This record gives sequence, structure tokens and C-alpha cells, in this order.
Amino acid sequence: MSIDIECIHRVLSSIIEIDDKEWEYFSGLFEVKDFKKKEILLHADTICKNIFFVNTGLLRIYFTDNNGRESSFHFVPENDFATDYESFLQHTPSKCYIQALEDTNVVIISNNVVLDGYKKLRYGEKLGRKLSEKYFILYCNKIHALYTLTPIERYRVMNKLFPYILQRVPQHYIASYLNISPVHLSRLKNEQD
Amino acid sequence: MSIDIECIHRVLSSIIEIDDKEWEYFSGLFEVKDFKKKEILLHADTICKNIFFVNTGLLRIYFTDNNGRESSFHFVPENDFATDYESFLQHTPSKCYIQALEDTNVVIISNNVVLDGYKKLRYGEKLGRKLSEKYFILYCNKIHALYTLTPIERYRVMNKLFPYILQRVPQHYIASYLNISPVHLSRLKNEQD
DNA sequence: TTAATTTGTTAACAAATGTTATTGAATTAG
DNA sequence: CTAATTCAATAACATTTGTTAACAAATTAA
Repeated sequence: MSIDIECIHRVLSSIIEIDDKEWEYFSGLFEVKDFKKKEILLHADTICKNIFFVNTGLLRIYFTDNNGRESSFHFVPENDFATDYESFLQHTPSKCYIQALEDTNVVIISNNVVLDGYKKLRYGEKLGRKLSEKYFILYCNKIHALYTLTPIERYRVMNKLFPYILQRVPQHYIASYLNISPVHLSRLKNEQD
Repeated sequence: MSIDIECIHRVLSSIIEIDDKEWEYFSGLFEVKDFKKKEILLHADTICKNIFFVNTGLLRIYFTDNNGRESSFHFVPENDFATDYESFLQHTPSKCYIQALEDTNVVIISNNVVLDGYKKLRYGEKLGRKLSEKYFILYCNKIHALYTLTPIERYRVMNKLFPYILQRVPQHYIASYLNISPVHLSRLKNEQD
């Protein structure tokens, strides 16, 4: 099997049972692509037609507000998926951007391929459900944190859940993820001691 | 058909096709129940085993933080569903409470009944998917608003999307929904003119 | 009806957070 | 390697938001 799709094979196999025949067919529909650091994989206001699986590198999903200011919504490292699932499901214009923070190699699964997978894979529907539940729970936790935790508490939670992210991402992106200004994050980190 | 389940029949029929035979069986598994104003339908730290459909009245879903302070997450009026879907799906302790803000009459659909519906209704799985997508999109919009809008902008959006809510809910609950203090909301409303 | 409770507003003050600008270090591009 | 750019820290100041308390209006309970 091409090394490009070994990782995603391992990840999907951990969720549902896929036999070799199924995999040979399904993975043949994937596209593998490289993006340079800072390249945009998905533009806001366009319809998101892909799910990206990160082989190597790091992606950032972010919004912009009326003043053009960015809010980092999520960071996606190796072996994880990135998409705007709302736009993907509804075929509505995306509210967010997906950008490479490092040179990044991704497996691209298009909308058509996903729909085909639902039909052709024995457990395709289950896979779709499991992945969508995973995202749903991510969102639940995000909202809960925004409502009930202070910025510094959110920082500590992030530190605990995604320690590797803090080492790889410029701090002002972390600040926008926490929904505070970069200056304020710098202050909070000092006060912490 | 009992008047108790006319509303939910209408709502579900607008999502999927259900014939009379199916409905007779499925609706026979529902429970209908009255809750007094201020009563709790779901306690935090318990496992959410039900989906509630509001016939008459109004529900509030809210979190509490470490200091016991409440954050209203969502208001659920007539003809809409309330649940902690994260807890319901995963069988994990709920992070939130569901409370009646008025005397409220609900149809209760238990976890078992939902699972049964997935099997026995021709379009049961599709119904589950559609409802879960609806919640997912609600969450997307919520997060987007928290990141990109100011409190007064969130207030205006809420006013536009759920005008009836503002008439029926004490203002300090609205404030906690917007994630600001009641005093601050009162100020913002004055400044608005 | 009357008393108790809840609610919304306002004022005064405190705390949290944002903004701008400056600096030097780190990183990147050529 | 050098110049340009990005980045993090800091200070000074402005703005937003929270807190407490007081009061009056509205609602609820007895």
C-alpha cells in the first residue's frame, strides 16, 4: 500500500471494520496533495466539498469577523481530519478558512467519495455517524469551555488536551483560539506563576 | 389521535415520511408528562436518557460553573426538542440541566424508544441524522457568534432569530445566554438608542 | 389583599481585557 | 550571510465588563 494512505487506513480501521477489497476500491478514490505553509485549503464563502486528513503537517481552521480579525477555531495535527462540516453537509458557503501552518501533506476525500463510501462500505454509514459524533462532542466541549471557564483556565485545558500544539503554533494564534488578545495572553502567562 | 401527540406527529412528518401503521406503533411508546414551572427535567451529572418534545410551555438548558453560576445555553419553546445529546449518545454524565421556565407539557422519547425507532421506522435512521444535523448546525452558529460578535450584536441576532423568547424569559437568563452579566445587558440595551 | 420574592435599572467602583507603540529576539526570504 | 519580516514581551492607557448595593416595579405566594 502506498505510504500516503497507510495512516488514514489505520485511523479508519480503528473506527470500523474494512476488508482489503473494500479498502482497495475506496482508497483508490482518494487524492493526495501537498500544501505549502500559509496556503489556504478552504476559503470562507466557498462551499466546502472535501474532508482533509492530515498525513504530516498542521492545519488551522479559523473565522474572520467584520473587522477582518481572525479567530482560530481549531488546530488539526497529523492523523486527524479537517473540514467545515456545516458547509460540507448543507452545501452552504463556509464561514471559515482552513490554512496550512506548516508544509502539509493531506489525503483529500471529496463529497462524492464520501457518499460513495456510505453505499459501498459495509459500515460506511456507521463511519459517517461516528465521525460526525466526534465533531459534535468537540463542539459541545468548546461551547462549555467558552461559557464556564476563564481565559487562563481555557489555556490550561488546552495545554493539557493538546500540549503538542503549543509547541508548534505561534502564540497569537493560541490567543485567538482562547478568544483573547495576544497581549492579554502574554500577561496571563506571566501572572500564572 | 390524542391531542398530546398531534404536534410531534406534525413535526416528525415534516422531516420524514411516516405512515399510520408506523405512527400507531411508534407513538404508543411515548410518555406524556407535565412539569411545573421551575421543575428540573434533567440534572447535571446524571445520564440523559430522554429526548423531550415541548407541546406547551418553555424549557431552558443551562450549565453551571465552579462558582455555581448559571449559563443559559438554549431555550426550547413549543414544537421543539430538548436533550443533552452528548450525554444521550455517549451515556456519560450530563454537563447541563434542563429546567421548565413555565408549566410545560412534554412528550418523552426514551433512549430505548429512539433505538427502536431506528429499526422499526422505514426512515428512522434518516430522522436521527436530520435531527442530529440540526443540533450540529445550531452549535456551529453558537460558536461562530461567540467568537465573532460583540455582546450587543449577539443580542440583536437573538432578537431576530428568537423574538418570542425575549418576551417570555427573565432578562437575567438572556444575559447569561449572551455570556454577560445582567447589569451589563441592561446598560447595553440603553446605549443602543 | 398583603407580604415576600423576583426582577430590572441605575450608580459607583473594581477588575478584566483590549489597544497602541516600542523593543529585541527569532524566524524567514533572498 | 544579510535584510526583511514575524513574533513575544512589556508599558501606558482606554474601554469593556463585572460587582455590589440601593431602589422601585412586577410577580408570586400565603
